[in-house]
Amino acid sequence: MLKKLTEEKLNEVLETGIREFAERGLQQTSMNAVATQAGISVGVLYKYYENKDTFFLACVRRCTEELEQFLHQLCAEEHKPLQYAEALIGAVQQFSRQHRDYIRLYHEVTHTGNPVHAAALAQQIEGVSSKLYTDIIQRAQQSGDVRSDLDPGLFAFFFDNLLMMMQFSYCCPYYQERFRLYAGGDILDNTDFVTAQLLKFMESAFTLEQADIPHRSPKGEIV
Amino acid sequence: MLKKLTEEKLNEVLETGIREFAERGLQQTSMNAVATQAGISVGVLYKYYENKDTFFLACVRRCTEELEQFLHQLCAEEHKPLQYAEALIGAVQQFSRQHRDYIRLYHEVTHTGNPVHAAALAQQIEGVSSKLYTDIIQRAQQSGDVRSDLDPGLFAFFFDNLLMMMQFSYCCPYYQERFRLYAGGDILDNTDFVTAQLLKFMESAFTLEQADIPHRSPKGEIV
DNA sequence: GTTTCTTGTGAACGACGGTTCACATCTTGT
DNA sequence: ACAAGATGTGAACCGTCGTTCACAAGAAAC
Repeated sequence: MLKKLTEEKLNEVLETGIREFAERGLQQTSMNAVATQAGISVGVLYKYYENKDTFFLACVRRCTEELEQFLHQLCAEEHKPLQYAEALIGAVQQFSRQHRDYIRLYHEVTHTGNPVHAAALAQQIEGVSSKLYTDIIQRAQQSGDVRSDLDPGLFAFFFDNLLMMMQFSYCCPYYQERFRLYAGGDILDNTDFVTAQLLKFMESAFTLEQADIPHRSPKGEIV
Repeated sequence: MLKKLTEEKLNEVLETGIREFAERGLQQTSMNAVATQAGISVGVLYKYYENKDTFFLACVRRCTEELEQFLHQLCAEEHKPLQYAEALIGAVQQFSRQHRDYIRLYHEVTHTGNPVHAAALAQQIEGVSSKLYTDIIQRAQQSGDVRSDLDPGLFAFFFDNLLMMMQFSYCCPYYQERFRLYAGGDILDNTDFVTAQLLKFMESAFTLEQADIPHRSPKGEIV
């Protein structure tokens, strides 16, 4: 009955932590409960993690690693910006379905009252995607595929804002309810429709140079 | 020294609650601390509010009332959709500066782990704005001021998503840091820039019927 | 097989905080 | 002015964890 914790068991502990933190939040989650649910004792949990905060951060780290891997996989192939956008929207929907708890945990991290430092976490989590998006947009602007009268960083910011809210809307109870208020009761099952609409909403922001004054783009078409 | 609580005092209690809940979150906030800071005893706090949850909900209610008033004031005048958008962005910025804690409390409400029911709160808070935005967009679509190939509800949803994220970026530490990663500077020092960029981002979504095929709007201009 | 070291166990400690209640203080009616 | 009712006070109760530690159980060395 008494065995050294296998790597597998340690994974189970992390997954349990993620599930509990995602469900109840940092404060509400009990270390004793995590240990029991993972089938170990509290004591050994504290042998592996200094305290609750450290354990929480380890859970977050695990989630961001998975997320980054997912993102890099997706961005390996070169695309036109609108294809990127479409791929990203689809990927976000898929990730939301597969890893609901990761998204919930992510939302938990944004929480103001958390003792853990917001700044460091923001860098850890958003650092990769912010650079990635900004670069893609910058390159697309230089090649003329994207309107160039918007700051690439802010453009990427708005873009990611829409993706973030979509994730939350699929995974967090409050945002799900809010989503329903705007779009009707069965919207959560209607992923294709949402994708199409969001893509339309975005594509205009990508390609329009100025809304009220028609003019010629660097390539010569009327836009 | 012992007086019946005046209306003024009760207001102070609510404001203290809002401040504490916004700063620390529902769980982290101590009723004893609220009472002390507001200059009353815990006992009497429990005479006015059944328990912590009830008090929390009262604080939230106070915030939504103020928000709704602000919103109605703004929407009293008829505008073209883009003017609405501009007015709303400005209003959101102003509100964020004046009532940082309200926004933080709002963010706290979206928290998954809260015992209070998400669905009811979402309806209370988002009900007004969702209907308002959707109606405005629907009317603008009928009058030809807004592209009609997007579902009004979803359009309003995306629109509000951008506004929400802007509020959070102004008021919540994590989102402030995230903004810095994207934009390279503090959001509070760049309000005009953010407004201009967000407006550009939105205005194209408003007026463009199809991104890749230039055509004539009902009014005759090339868009 | 015995000793020693490593690792896991879980009862218990201590701090914290939601909630209560016996009491103090003020107000009102007479 | 006094009694009865209403209202405010805050120390204390009690349950809930985060965390520790004396001990137990396996592994390794000899």
